[in-house]
Amino acid sequence: MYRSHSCGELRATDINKEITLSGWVQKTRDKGFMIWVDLRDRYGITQLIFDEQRTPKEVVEKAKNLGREFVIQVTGTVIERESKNKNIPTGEIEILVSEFNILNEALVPPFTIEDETDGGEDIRMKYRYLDIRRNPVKNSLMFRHQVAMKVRNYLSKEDFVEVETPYLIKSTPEGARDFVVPSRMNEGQFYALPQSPQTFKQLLMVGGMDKYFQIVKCFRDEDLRADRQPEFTQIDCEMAFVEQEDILTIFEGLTRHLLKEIKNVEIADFPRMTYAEAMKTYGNDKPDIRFGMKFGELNSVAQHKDFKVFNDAELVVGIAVPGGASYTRKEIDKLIDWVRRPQVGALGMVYVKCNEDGTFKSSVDKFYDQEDLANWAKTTGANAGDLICVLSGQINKVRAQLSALRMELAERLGLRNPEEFAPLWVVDFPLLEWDEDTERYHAMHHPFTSPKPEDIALLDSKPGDVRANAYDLVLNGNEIGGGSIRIHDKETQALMFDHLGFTPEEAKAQFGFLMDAFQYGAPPHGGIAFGFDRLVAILGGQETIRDYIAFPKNNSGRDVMIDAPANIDQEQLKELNIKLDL
RNA sequence: GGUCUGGUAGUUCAGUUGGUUAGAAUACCUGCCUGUCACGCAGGGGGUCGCGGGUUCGAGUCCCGUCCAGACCGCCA
Repeated sequence: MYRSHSCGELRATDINKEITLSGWVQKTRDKGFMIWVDLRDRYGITQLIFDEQRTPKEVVEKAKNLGREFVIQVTGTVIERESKNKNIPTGEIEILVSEFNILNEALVPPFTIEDETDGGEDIRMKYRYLDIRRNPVKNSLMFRHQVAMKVRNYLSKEDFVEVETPYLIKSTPEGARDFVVPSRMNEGQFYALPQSPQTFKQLLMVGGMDKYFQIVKCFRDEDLRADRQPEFTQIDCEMAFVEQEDILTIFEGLTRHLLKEIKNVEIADFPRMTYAEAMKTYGNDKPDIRFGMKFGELNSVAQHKDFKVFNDAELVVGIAVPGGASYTRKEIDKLIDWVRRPQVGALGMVYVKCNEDGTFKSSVDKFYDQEDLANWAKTTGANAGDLICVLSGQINKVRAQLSALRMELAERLGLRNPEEFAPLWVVDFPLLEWDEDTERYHAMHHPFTSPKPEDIALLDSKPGDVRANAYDLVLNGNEIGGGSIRIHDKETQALMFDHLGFTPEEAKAQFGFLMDAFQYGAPPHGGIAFGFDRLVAILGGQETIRDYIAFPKNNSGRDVMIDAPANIDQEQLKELNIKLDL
């Protein structure tokens, strides 16, 4: 028996018990006359004591050679501490060791195994197994487990069935780049790893599975971000015989359940906003509504003077920055530099200081009088003491730019409190999106999303105006879930493929299996998928999802611990009939 | 594909205008220490300044290239 107790459970009530513990040496404090060792496992830390008077001499000698992270097994008696440590749960007791085994020695770790480690990101990822011994990482992984359990319990109680779908599937040109896997048995052919189990969950609906979910890995071969990994986890869900309202109700319920159970936050009905409204008010389809700074469109009150920049702009739009009137000239110049960075891309920024005495001071006083500026203040909701920041230009670009500025300022002003939660539904997404590069429309959500029946007539005349039965769940400025009511008949699906530029032959080759299935009694259905890593990170109050993934990839998609991806043998290549052309 | 930031001791970082032997903290090693728990005290070892080239009497410092890491834009149905 390696242990009778864990390192986190012994208390004063256990005094005088003979126990056995196993764990890692967190730290030794050798005072000469006495040696203390902090023994750590997943459950906590228990202090061991080796004493000149009470411990056999050879045991004390052996203890002097213990190094950090040695794995040991100790046997001894639980005794009361002479000086207690109120900071840890086991702080009232210690173990008077009678004998111990070194189960495994350890090299000196490259960084300290402490909550506040001295190791940087790079070295911690290379030795991730040591990083996982640290409380912050260990607790994040346990937190993730808790969230997953609550999701499973909730959905199971709602009669959802977790069904596994294949990882080796077929590559499709739509959407993200696929990771591909060569097939040895089928010469020259490749599987693709799924970007999502989309078509399979729809086929499960045709199969009568009714309510399906899966906590499942998905794969996308695109560039990474702090909140994007090449392999990531979704809570993938689909239901049959439902309308949009049914989906929103049940998954609002799931989200509310998680917020209540995990953060003890109670939220009444989630607000809903159309895509058009979100873009107009926040310049963004995933608005952070924990704070205001709503967009005020200024075309009608700013295009009547001789200011050419505004007069030529498709959209003139501003936000009111609380307390911003006190910014110095230098601070405002830095803000202007910020919006002019290539990442944001604005050409410039007009500002108006709303002075406490009710007057206005702007960078365009030459063109606009106090009455004009008062109108701007009214439109943007600016109060005395605020700063109005105004951008102008092409509508999509300027909205994106001002949205970036809004988020940046909110961050600086501390308005993005990670312990505050503001979910909302964004609905009525456009069905199609114009792609400049390929000069065609592509599906904004995916090609299986159903158009709103009343908009189908617009498909030929104004494809960009067709709205979809598609919705996103947004939490604190992050898209945590997205879904749609699907197409469930062959004709509509064929029409959709046609508008996406597929020939009937291409559509048949790639998605024939789905359209075939639709001919055998496909029920109306729809669903949603949550980004599980991101959801867990937000609930945990962190920006980066890497903290919640046991073995994440780095910025370039590499696993620096196992050093993947890597070259493969000539033999393997030959077996797969692959010649490299590098 | 692009923009920006960084790369100096095991680790995290400092290093001025280009100028003597490249520093600090922490980790590590040795010794001391009668209740430590971020223990304390004394001492010690530890560096191809990412790599390659250039400018210069002289480069950690300036220039060019390159590699690596991170954040962001494009991309992510």
